[in-house]
Amino acid sequence: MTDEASTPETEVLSLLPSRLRTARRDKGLSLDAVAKLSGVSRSMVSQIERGESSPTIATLWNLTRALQVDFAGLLEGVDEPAGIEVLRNANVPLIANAGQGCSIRILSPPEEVGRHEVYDIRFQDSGILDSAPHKRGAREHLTVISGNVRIKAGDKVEMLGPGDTARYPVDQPHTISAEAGPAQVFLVVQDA
Amino acid sequence: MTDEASTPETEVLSLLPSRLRTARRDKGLSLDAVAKLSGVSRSMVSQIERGESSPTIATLWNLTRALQVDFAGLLEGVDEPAGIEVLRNANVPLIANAGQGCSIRILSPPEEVGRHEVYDIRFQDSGILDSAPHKRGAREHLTVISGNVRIKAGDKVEMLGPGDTARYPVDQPHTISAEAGPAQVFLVVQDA
DNA sequence: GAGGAAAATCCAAAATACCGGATTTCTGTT
DNA sequence: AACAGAAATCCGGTATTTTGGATTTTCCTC
Repeated sequence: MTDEASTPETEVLSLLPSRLRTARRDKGLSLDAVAKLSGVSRSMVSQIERGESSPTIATLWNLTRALQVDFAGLLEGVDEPAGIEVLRNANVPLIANAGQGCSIRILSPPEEVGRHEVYDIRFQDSGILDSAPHKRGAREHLTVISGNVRIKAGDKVEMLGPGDTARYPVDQPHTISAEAGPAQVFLVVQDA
Repeated sequence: MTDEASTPETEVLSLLPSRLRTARRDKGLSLDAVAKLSGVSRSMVSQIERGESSPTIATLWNLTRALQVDFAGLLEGVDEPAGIEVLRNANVPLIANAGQGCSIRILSPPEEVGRHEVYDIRFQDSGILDSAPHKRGAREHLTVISGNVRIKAGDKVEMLGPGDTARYPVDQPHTISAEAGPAQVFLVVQDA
C-alpha cells in the first residue's frame, strides 16, 4: 500500500481498519474465525485491520458479510454524536502498567484509534514512558499540566515546564519523562 | 478477478461497473479526463467500468472523488422507487438508426444498464438487427408481439410467430429479423 | 469513402493484494 | 516463573491489480 498523505479527504479510508477490528472484537471473533466465515485469509484480515493493505472491494464485501456490518455504512464519515458526550472522571479507562512510574488515562473513544488519540498521563518522580516508533507521518502534541518534563524524539531533546507545549514526529523512538518531582501531561497522538 | 457466481448477495458488486460508467458519461468526461482528475490510469478506469477488475478501495475512493459520486451510495442496493413509476409512450427514448429497417425503444432506466435492459423493437418488412457478442453469461429473452421473426444466435436458427418467446445466450453474434411483413418484439437483455 | 483526431481497449512490465504455514505474542493456569 | 493453548503477526510464493504505451475503434469532416 502506497502511503498516501492523509489529506482530509482520505480520512474515511484511514478510519476503516479500526472500524473492522472493532466490529470483529465486538462479536468476540478471532482472526481465524472471521477467516473461515468470510473466505478471506487470517493474514489478509490482519493486514487490513492494521491498515497495511488496501483491500479490493470483493474482499471487503466478503468481510462485511462475515461481520454482519453494513457495507455502505462502513465507508461513511463518522456521524458526530447529537448532544454533548460526557466521560466522567471515574469512568476513564486506565493503563497503569505502561512505562515506569506512570499511569495513562485514555480520553478518546475506541473509534478514533489511529486518527486522533487523547491521553492524560501522570508521572511519579523520575517516571518515564518509552515508546516505539509509530507509523510514518504520525505526530504527538504534548502539553505540560504540571511539573517538569523531558522530551526525547529521535536524537532531539527538549525540557518543558508547566504550560509548555511540544509537537514532534513519532515515526521514531521517543521518550517522555518527569524530571524533578511528579508531573502531569496532556498528549494527543495524530495518525498513529 | 475470480469470476464469482452472481448469487443474490454479490449482485451489488456486479452493479458497480455500470454505475461508474454512467456517472462518468453523465458528466461528459472521457476516460482520459477521469484518469487525470483521479490519478487512476485510463486502463484501470476502463477495466473497472467493464467489470474486468475488482478495484481496491483506495482506487475506488479516488474515482468517486473525481466523479463526485457518493462512495457509500455506490455500494448500496438500488432503492426501489416508492410509488408507481410511469414512463409515457411519448417520452420513450428511441434509437432510430440501429440495424436496417428497425427502431428500438428503450424501456428500462439508465441505472439498470448492464443488469436488466428492456427494449421494444419495431421492424419494417425484412428489417434486420445484427448484434455483436455481449459478455459471457449474458442472455436475451425475446417475445414476439406481432409478425414473424427469425432468430439467429451463433449457428442456431429459430422461427417465431406472434406470442412466441425465445431465450438464448448472447455471448456470440446474434441476429433478429422480420420475415414476412413488419414485426414487433419485446426484448430483455440480462447481464450484458 | 478516405483521412484524421479523439476515445476506448489491449498488452507486457511493475506493484501490490492474497494465501498458507511458521513464528511470535498474548493470556491465563499451575 | 514456567508452561500450554490460543490469537495475532511475519514471511515465503502466487495471483491480481495497476500502470504507460501501443493498438484498435469510434466518430467526425471533407
